[in-house]
Amino acid sequence: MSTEDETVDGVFRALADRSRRALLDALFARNGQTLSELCAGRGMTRQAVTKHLGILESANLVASVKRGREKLHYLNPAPIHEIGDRWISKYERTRLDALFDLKKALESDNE
Amino acid sequence: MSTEDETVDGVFRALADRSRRALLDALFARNGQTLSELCAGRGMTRQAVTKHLGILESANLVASVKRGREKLHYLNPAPIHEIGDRWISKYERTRLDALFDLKKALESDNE
DNA sequence: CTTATAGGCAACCAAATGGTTGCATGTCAA
DNA sequence: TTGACATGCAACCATTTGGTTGCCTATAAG
Repeated sequence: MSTEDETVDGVFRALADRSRRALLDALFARNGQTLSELCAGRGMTRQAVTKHLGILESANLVASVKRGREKLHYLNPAPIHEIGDRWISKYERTRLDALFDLKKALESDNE
Repeated sequence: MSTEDETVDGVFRALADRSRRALLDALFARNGQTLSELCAGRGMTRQAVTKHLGILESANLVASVKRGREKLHYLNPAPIHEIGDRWISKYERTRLDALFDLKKALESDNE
């Protein structure tokens, strides 16, 4: 029955929030930003952003390094690709099959 | 600033739950199952499963057809691939770059 | 030394989420 | 027609979640 990987769940949960995806986008645009930088323009408090970054770090999507009094954040795209490779690609085979099944079901509906 | 697509958000949120991914897996294994069939073995009530399927339908990941007194469910893998193509692949470029940035940051940490 | 800046920690709160129970409805079968 | 089976609908509940405010610590700059 292969219980799903714990890691996968964490990543999906982390990606479920718009603000967190926006943070990843920000790091994608410019890697190594400080907390304050990542807070700029977002309509929420620094503490809220801290929490989001915490969740992203728990999911291993972001790594951070303290330098002096500031904390630099780095994007780790690996888990995203794991999702792509291990999870999404699994559904590749059914691309057309599923639609066919559905159409067939719709037809036999009026028997 | 390109506000993220509304669709993408719905899909990510739908995929954030283990039980819902399990339902997709079930339909992947055998397409066109009834509600009762999809309930079997899952440790929750039929109503809970109904809600999950509702969310999956809202995200367009599942389509359903009523046949007689039963409701058949069909997997729609298209939104999953949209995520893969439009969102995940975006992070493809940074595969190695990001790690490099991080290592560089770690080195310059002890200056 | 003093002060401004960057960030951490914890309590608290409203709303969303995942789940339940109870009951109503529609459809097939005897 | 009378059950039995498959599903729908709604109220309700506990927990999680996304966010806040308030305060405390540490480092850099004057």
